[in-house]
Amino acid sequence: MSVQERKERERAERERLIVATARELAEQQGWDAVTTRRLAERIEYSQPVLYSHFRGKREIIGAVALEGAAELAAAVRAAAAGASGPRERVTALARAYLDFAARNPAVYDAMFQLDGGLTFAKEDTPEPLKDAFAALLESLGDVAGDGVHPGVFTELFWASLHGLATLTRAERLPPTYAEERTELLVARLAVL
Amino acid sequence: MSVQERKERERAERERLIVATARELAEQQGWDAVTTRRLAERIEYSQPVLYSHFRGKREIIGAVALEGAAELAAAVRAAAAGASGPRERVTALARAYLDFAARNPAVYDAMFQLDGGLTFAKEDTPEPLKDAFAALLESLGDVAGDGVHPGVFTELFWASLHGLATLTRAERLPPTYAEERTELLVARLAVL
DNA sequence: CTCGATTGTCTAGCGGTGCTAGCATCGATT
DNA sequence: AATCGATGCTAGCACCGCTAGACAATCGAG
Repeated sequence: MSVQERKERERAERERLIVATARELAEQQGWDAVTTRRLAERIEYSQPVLYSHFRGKREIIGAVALEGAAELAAAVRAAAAGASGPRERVTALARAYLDFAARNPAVYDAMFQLDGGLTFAKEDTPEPLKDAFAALLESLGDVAGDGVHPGVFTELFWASLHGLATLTRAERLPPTYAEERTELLVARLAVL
Repeated sequence: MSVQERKERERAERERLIVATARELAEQQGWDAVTTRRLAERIEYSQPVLYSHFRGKREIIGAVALEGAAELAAAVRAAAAGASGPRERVTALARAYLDFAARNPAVYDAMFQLDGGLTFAKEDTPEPLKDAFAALLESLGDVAGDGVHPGVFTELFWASLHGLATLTRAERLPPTYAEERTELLVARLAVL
């Protein structure tokens, strides 16, 4: 059955190629430029091949989103691990989150702005998404304060970061004082 | 010149009809369903008529966004005016903001998620947008705390509200504990 | 009142989108 | 070596935003 195994490997490899190419194209020229025709051309296959891997464009976006969620979780954990006290840890976490959003705008869009057909905060939520939230919870749960549910606190902190990330990138917030806003967020929300 | 005046009135009236119909259609079936063909059919004119009023679909979205900004400003001011102390005022403001976003999802999207070709936080920012931010600033400036720039504080508070609004509506945050998150936000961010 | 000009609206169509039916070719199996 | 199923292709559907050009209605001048 070695032939079949090789085929499966090649198929999996091509699937990774599709996702990587979609991501690359989105980061270079925005998601609007990611059409099935262009994507097919870049991977040097015809359009229908995409549909033998994914149900449609939505699912491709969803795949990029899952990839991003894993990276975001790793970035957040790495930042938190390299900090000394609670305050430094939360600050590092916030910066890492906002930095990820700024450096990977297309991936961040795939996760939170576009419809990738993913379900959140449910039982059937994909593992990487749950894990990304868990990464935030690990560091933020400790600074929720007395009598405050750690999960609820993390949700609020996350929402604030998300608001800053999206409004900044959409040029709804001026880049000036971006650092002040981050520090103020940490100082006020977290109980240190 | 009464004839010309009548024509101008009719033209302005039709422009309002276009914006109102786009908004209605978007709230009913989402912005994806707002195509130039469907919109034209609903106002009982042909597609090109739309282009004699707006440069394109973007501008129609922008018009809905401006309408929404004016309403949001009014809603925020009304809520703030009806509250007694500082704490009640900020709580009422937050609730009014989130309530507006929840009740007018399509309009909120037009303002902050979609590209309506509007510029923010610049000199040539349309008046309704500046005024909506001003409405927030009026109530939030007082609770920024010592040594904190009221504008920067308002930007942060706004971003947090925006994050809660978008993540909740996109079902990224569970509806449970929505009220707790709001109260926690007010209690922590505002200096009362 | 008639007639040309202007204004306004429509029909038809362009190039693009996501997606799919059906055919042809290639390659593993017998 | 012949067969036959898997695989990727060409071609095309219905829809999108947008626009050129034909046509009709209205206006102003003689």
